[in-house]
Order: sequence, then structure tokens, then C-alpha cells
Amino acid sequence: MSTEDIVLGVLSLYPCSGYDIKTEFEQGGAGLLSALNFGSIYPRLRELERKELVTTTEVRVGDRRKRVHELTGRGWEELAAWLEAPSEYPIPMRDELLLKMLFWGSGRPEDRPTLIEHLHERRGRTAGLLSELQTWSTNGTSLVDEYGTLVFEYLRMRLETELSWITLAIAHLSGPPQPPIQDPQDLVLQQRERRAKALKERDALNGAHLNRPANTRERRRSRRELK
Amino acid sequence: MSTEDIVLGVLSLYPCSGYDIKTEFEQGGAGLLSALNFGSIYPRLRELERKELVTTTEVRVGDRRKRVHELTGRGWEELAAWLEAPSEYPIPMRDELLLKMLFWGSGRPEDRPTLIEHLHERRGRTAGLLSELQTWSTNGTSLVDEYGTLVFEYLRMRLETELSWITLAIAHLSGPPQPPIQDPQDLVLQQRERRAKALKERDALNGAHLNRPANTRERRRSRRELK
DNA sequence: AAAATCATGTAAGTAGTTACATGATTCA
DNA sequence: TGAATCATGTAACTACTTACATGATTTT
Repeated sequence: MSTEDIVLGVLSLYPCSGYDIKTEFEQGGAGLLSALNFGSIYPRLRELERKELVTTTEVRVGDRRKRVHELTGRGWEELAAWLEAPSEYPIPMRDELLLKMLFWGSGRPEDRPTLIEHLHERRGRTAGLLSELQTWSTNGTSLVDEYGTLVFEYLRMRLETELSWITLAIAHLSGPPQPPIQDPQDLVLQQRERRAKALKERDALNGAHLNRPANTRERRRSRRELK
Repeated sequence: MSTEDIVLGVLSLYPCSGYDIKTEFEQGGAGLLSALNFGSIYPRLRELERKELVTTTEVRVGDRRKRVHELTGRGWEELAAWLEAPSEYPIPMRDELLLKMLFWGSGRPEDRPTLIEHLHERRGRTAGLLSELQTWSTNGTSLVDEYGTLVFEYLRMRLETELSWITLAIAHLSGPPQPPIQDPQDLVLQQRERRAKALKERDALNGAHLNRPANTRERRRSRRELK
């Protein structure tokens, strides 16, 4: 999924400037699927121009200059070729919260409230996106063709499923802790022992009275300073 | 979401080598959420060692040497701090196929069969993952605690939702083309005209008899050669 | 005996992000 | 008049991927 192909895609919707491309990704639904910033857009547009996949026209809208880009014949062909080619499957998901959950039991044993907070936070963001989604498809300005409609439907279903899961997860975590479903090597027990031992050794070295276990805020600050 | 934090997370599950970390991501469910390769793992482990967040022990399992890493007290604290900190929301999704769909109407007007093929391909991959998922949570070897169970449930729900959507999308695309839901500037019409014009000009320049519109396979090859 | 796997690492290349620089125009 | 927005671009930095290099061990 190269930046150039995406730029060609946006230009296929309507001829526009680098700035417009950025706007399209910030305010339109495309931003949910991919992201572009100026540092990528302008050099890519130059390159596309060099390859003669786009042409550039300096125009003035009122008093503002603007470099408007349009696809050439070869640009349209390149776009069509990209669309036809197989796509990357969207794995890994790069979902930080889900990943953290895999380590939650070892990293913050017993701390369910913080995870529940994280899930509330996530629910807020997801619900926000869901309502923005309705806006985009009925704002009266952007183009929504039948393919776009299907994409919106995908996003809607996915966000709603996520909301359901969050509700379920919060409900589960609000109940009593459950034993592992599968733990053939008794890792959970070992984790707690390894952790307790490592923390104890650390305290012993530093002198427990001088350097008590840092509270949350201090620990968070110290993360930055490590770098 | 730094690589280092993820490495700490894996080490919290059980002390292991760089090679083991890679294996964990290739074969376990963690690979769905994030990815790591040797080029990142080994330098990160070195750095973590330098910062005294992990310790390293050279061990021999049978005749093989192995550098096994374990978290220090500060390592456990760093992990806990990461888990506690707010997480990146998983946007943009970097979903190439969905993104292509936004450009499908302009890039490959009328070509519904190819998009349907893409969706079939995607259905296969998603269905495959779904069945692998059942395997992981019941393979009798990996640790699945209650947090892991919730993650698996998320993945299951999400993949199933995706399958439903694909079915719906294929059904839709197998029917007759639908007009845009929203197209205030008549962009769809303009797209076709712009495209036809650009391709015509191109043919005119190259001489239509010498350089006929390339067929699909030739076009795909030419993509590579452009680079 | 060859192929696959285990195991650790480095170096080069690629791509992306962030910060910086500039300047006009419009709005409050 | 000052802040926000429109608009284009460069340079440095960062992170990640890919390829390479090496060698032991295990399996076929």
C-alpha cells in the first residue's frame, strides 16, 4: 500500500492540491483507513509528476495560488492496476490496548480498575467515531457512491461490534477475577513470583526507606526520563 | 506503542530468548495485534539490557546456547507504567482493500467482478484466521488467562462481523449498479469524462495501433518497471 | 548428505514522522 | 492587529524492514 497509489486514488476523485489531499484525509472518512501528512504528500506529488502520472497546473482561486494536480492517462492506468492487484491483509492490527490486555495479568496483576478505565476511554472514542460516521455520509458535500456506502457500512458494523465487546468486557472485569482457561505450565503463579522477587531485590538494593515504590504519577514521569 | 514495551510484555509472560519472542508473534495470537522481526528484537533487547530493564543469562538447553532474558525490578515497573498509560486508538486502520473501495468507482468504473474477487479472497483469509483462533485458545500449550480470553473474544467477534459484511457486500455487488447516495457536484459523471479524456489523449500521442491499451497482465508488470 | 530449524546478530535501505521555514489571506 | 487558516515545501530524525552473514543442530 504505497503512498503514491493513495495519492493517485484521491486525485481520481477530483483534481486537487496537496493541501486538499491532506484535508480529505483529516475530515473525510478516508482518514479512518489511512493517513497522510505534508512531509509525504508533496514529495510524492513531485515524484508522480516526474513519472508523468499526474500533471500540475498553477491556478488562482480568488487571490490564492494553488497547484492543482490531475491524473494523466498513465496515471489512470496505474491507479487501475493498483486497484486490481491483491491487497495486504490488515494484520497486524496494531491495536495497543488489545496487546496490553495480553500482558495485563502479568504486568498489573489484580489491577482491574485501570483496565476498566481504559475500556471506558476506548468506548468514548469509538462511540464518537460512530456518530461522526453518520455525519459524513449525510453532510451533503462529499461524494458517497455505492462502494463508499459499503465501506461506511463496514465501519459502522465494526464500530458497533466493538462497542458490544467493550460492554461485555467491562461487565466481565467488574465481576470477580477468573482463573486462567489454559495454563499448563502454571505460568500465572510463576509470573507473580518472578515479579515479586525482582521488585523485592530492587528495593533491597536501593534501600526501601529512601526509595519507596514510586506512585503512579512519578513512575509515568520517569518513563520519559529514561529515554 | 514502542517495540521495547512490547518486548517487556512478552518477557513478562516467561523469560525467553529473542528467537522465542519472534516465535511467540508468529505462532501465537499476539501476531494478530503486532509484529516484530529479528532486526528489531535483538537491538531492542540490547538497549533494554543497557537500561537495566532486563537481565541476560546465557544458558544451554541440551547443546544449544540461548540468551534468556528476564525482567528486572525496573523492567516490571516500566511494563506496569506502559500498561497504565493511555493507548493509541487504532486509527488509521491501514486497510488497503477498504481504501481501494473508496476509489473503485473512479478507478475501475463498471468493474464489479474484480472487486467481488477481492472480497472472496478476503473472506478466505478471514475465515482461516477465525479457525486458527479456535486452535490457539485450546491448543493445550499457550497461556490463556481471563484477559487473553477477552482478547480472543474481541478477535472472534470482529472476524465474524467482517465475514457478515463480506457476504453482504458480495450480495450487493452481484446486483445491478446503484447510483451514488450523495454526489452534489456530479463528480461521478466528471470522473468518467476526465478519465476517458486522459486515456484518449494518451492513445492519440502514442498511436493507438502501436500501443494498444495494455491488457491486465501487461499493466501489472509495467507497474514494477516504473520503479 | 541435504534441508530445515534453531539461534544471534549487523548493515543497508526505505519510508514515514516531526520540526522547521516561509508567506499570503482571512477572520475575529 | 493578532490569530487562524491556506498553501507549499525541505531537512533531520526515527523506526522499521530486508538482506546478509554465520554457525550449530536436528530432521529427512
